[in-house]
Amino acid sequence: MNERKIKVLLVDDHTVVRAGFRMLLASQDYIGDIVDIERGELATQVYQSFQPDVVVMDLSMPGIGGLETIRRLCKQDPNVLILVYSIHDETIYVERALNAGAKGYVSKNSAAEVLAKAVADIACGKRYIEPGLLPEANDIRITETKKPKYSLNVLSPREFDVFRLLSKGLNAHNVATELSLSYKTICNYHTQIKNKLNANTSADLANIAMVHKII
Amino acid sequence: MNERKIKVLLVDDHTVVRAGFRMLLASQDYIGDIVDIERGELATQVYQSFQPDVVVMDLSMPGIGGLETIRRLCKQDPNVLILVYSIHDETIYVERALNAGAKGYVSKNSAAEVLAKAVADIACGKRYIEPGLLPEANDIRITETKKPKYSLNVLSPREFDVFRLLSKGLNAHNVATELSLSYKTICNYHTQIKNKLNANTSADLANIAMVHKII
DNA sequence: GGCGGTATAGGAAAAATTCCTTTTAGTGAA
DNA sequence: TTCACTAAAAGGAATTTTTCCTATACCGCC
Repeated sequence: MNERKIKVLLVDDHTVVRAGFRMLLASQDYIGDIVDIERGELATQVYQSFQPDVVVMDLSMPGIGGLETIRRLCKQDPNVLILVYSIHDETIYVERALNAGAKGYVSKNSAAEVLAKAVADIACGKRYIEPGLLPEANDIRITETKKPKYSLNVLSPREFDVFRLLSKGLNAHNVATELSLSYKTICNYHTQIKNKLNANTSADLANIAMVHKII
Repeated sequence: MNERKIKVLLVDDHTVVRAGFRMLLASQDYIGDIVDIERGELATQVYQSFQPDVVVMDLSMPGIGGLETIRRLCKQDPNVLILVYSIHDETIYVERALNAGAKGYVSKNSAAEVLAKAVADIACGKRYIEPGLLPEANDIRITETKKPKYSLNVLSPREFDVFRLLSKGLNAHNVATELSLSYKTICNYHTQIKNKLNANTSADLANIAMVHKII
């Protein structure tokens, strides 16, 4: 009867988080063996030998990190079921994780039942994305296509120029001067760029630029 | 015999982390009752009624956040013993936390024994700062190598809280909600922070935060 | 030769920010 | 112990920025 219980592989560098997940999962009767490791580098190997039903993993880890770990596992087994857990509940991370091949995403402050349910859902092939973390429109698009939607490619060349300067900390006036354009034009670009990148503030843009190593 | 066991109050918004800490601590025979809460706002009240020997708490929490929680607890009981643990193991946080009144600091990836030992040390009046995170050591290293262009020390504790959230990409409204303050207050802090840090835009703030490894 | 995307920008309305002021508390020093 | 000073919090009014909608021009293209 252990056969039908869900085998879970936990990947997280934080001792406390591993212990916590173990505790929360172990209390569910449909959860079977749990193995935990602290580095993404070990994931493919352990996945091979342990053959878990679900992989629960953190995104922010030292070394190759969560996203790269997801990619490697997907390459090894395209049907791998990965549930991402992260302290970063920003949209940008959800999308990146899903684009990399994860099947679900729960945030840090999810209740115990939510976490357990997410694992169960993922295990039986469903997706589980923490409600409120992803605009529905994006959700559908991601589910249907595998093309990365969250990318700076959505920006036109000119938009990218403006994006770069705004991220660097220039305000609309400075950018206008710099590019010899009207202030209004920059304002409009600014709005459009934020929309395209799902950003709310200029600080978001700077953070996105950083993630993409633009600055 | 329960009398001499250490009573612990856990403050963390992550369900998983609370469970993890509970598990790790419960396995030590010198640990007695554990109460956990998920918001700093509740800390003073629960501290009053539960009267723990040690408070173990996260720094990055929604609402008033860790630093403000420390301040409030210290105000309530100047002898409160607080152990801070955080995923942010940067110097700036250690300093802020200790200045606010914490007695110890461990990072989240500490081994189980380290966490337990830290709690024990704090409980008997000692300090416990994760080796390598000591302010002095880092100060020297920073001075010797390249030091950040702007010092965040010009920010008051509260300004720092606001700075962190703004840098993360929250807008004034979100920050206000997060810290339970008026929108106007945040706007005013925002302006003042930009002045103090010589920043023109929110993107600048994000970049400064980046240099200081706050985000 | 019309169609879609890109680049550019104006106007009006809405939102965010600034600047100034006030209140309350805490702290340190004379 | 009073005084000065700073931090924290926030309102009001003026100002600036941003948004949203609209419009024109150009370019490539099937």
